[in-house]
Amino acid sequence: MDLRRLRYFVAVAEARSVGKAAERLRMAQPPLSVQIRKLEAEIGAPLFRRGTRGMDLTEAGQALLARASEALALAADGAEAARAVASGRRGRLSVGYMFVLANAVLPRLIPELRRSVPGVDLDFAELSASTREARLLDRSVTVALCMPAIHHPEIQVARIGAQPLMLVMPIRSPLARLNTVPMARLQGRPLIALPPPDQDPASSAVAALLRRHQIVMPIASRVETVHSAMSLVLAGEGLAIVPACAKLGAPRGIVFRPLRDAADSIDIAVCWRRDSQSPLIRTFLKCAEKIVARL
Amino acid sequence: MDLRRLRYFVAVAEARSVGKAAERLRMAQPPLSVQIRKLEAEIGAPLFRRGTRGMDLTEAGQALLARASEALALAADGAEAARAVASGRRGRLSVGYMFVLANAVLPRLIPELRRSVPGVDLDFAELSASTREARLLDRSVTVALCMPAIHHPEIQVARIGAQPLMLVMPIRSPLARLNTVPMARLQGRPLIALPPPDQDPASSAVAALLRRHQIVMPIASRVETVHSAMSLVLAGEGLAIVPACAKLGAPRGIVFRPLRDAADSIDIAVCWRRDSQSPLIRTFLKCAEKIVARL
DNA sequence: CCATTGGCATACCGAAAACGTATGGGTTGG
DNA sequence: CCAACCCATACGTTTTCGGTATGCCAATGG
Repeated sequence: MDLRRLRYFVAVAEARSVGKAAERLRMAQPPLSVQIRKLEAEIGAPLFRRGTRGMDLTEAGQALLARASEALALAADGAEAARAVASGRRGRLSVGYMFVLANAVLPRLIPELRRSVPGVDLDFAELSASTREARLLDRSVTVALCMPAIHHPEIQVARIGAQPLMLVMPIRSPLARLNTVPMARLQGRPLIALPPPDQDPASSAVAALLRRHQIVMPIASRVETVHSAMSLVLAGEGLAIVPACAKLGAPRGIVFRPLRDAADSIDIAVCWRRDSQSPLIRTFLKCAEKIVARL
Repeated sequence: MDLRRLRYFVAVAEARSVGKAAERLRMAQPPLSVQIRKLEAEIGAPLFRRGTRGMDLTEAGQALLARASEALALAADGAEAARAVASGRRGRLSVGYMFVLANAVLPRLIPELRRSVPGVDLDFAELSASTREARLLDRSVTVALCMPAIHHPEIQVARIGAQPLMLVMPIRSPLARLNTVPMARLQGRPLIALPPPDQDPASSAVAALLRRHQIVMPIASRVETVHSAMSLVLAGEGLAIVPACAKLGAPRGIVFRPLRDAADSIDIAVCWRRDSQSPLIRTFLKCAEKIVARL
């Protein structure tokens, strides 16, 4: 069963004539006649009644016509859908994000995205620091909005911004009276730590900052998210050093202070599998850059 | 866009491997690989991600897969539907009948038909004597249960029975006291006439009967149906000569009497266009023969 | 580190299918 | 009775398809 034959069949059925249909199909009449007869042989029944003034569908032909034109439309639609997905006009984009960025970025990013790619199914998923690589690698998210960036040979990273590190403490803390906190004042105080990227404690921006200033802060707890860290800080478990944008989601009773002599920051990055060639990734990147630039 | 290519595409997508799919399709791997690449060229986008352990659909490929398998199913279903219609397992049969036969035949014929061809859409339409040929010729009915038969070069006729002619009169008529009525008693009485077949007044069985016995009955009225005739008879407008089976639909106050020395009858026939090759016609014929034989 | 294996891609050739041109046959209408 | 119209058939040419042989690449294992 060949789709061309069905196309020919539909043309002849609509034109009610082999000659007219051949003209419309830009081909000669005899081969079209042959194809129709071959189709009839394949089906095993006459599809047309041959009259002296053209041809007319039999009942069997009518039964075929309905499904044949549907099948043709479906095949054409399938090709068009594949092209649309390949070009980024349609499809699905699964966006992963880390919760630190949710409050600062998502409320403006999501509407912007929907406006940019109206035909695309968008899908958002929070990523935990410990599973974000895996989610990208197994394609359960197509693109991830990360902070800090991921380092992995299969993953492509585009840095789109950065946030300065700030000290986070309860409002009752004596340090809260300072406008900026000197690094030396952190010496020996308990720290609520976040998971370092790359499973390597030394790779964290906070660790680097402390190391450079030769400050030692004992780790009171390790938590998964900046928000958990802030909760523990509020509970008096210690201090935390987090990106400035976390302020938007901070609970009452928490204050943010810049660290004197510390211009350190954490990158905001868009990350995706190197072999994901979806054009939606570029679109996402542009939107994210635009929104993050305004922070 | 070729249906074979889509079939190949679906096979490869399901097997997630060109080699495995080729095996299942009973062909060599290289030509299949070529066909897949041709399909990708036709679409203008990669449909598979080639890995070292086989192939995997891209998003564009997934978009195509859904519609491609639907299109394949539809094409197969179309062929099957056409075969089913051609063989009489499915389809539509539009049955025309003349009202004289409705009461005697339809109540038993319709259930019998539905049992014989359960997949077929049946459709019944009353035919008037004056338009029955036209309804067959323009195919608005496929087959007609007629009385009397139609004569037309394009129409095939199968005689399946006959009904004797009987005299119809009001119960109060003096003739009603006779068990059989001699032909001579009809001389000069007004007749409620029915339309002759073939638009020719001489072609009617009643006309032939009267002519043979040299009886003249003035025509009081011409009506379309036997039932109209019986109504007029009841109203005292005249007598009518009708087939015996009309008795089943006769109004109260009407009596039927055989005519002495007159074995004349009217044929019951199944009629259809010579060029209608639907096998349902044969089935219908068998059912109708069986039911009419029991009259 | 090299050999082997598994999988897809490419090249080439023979076979099958489709298309075009030429032509025949049947019916309609003047 | 001839011309016009339409579908069917025949035949040669061209395109396309499938099979075999082979190459390339990556992963695996000794």
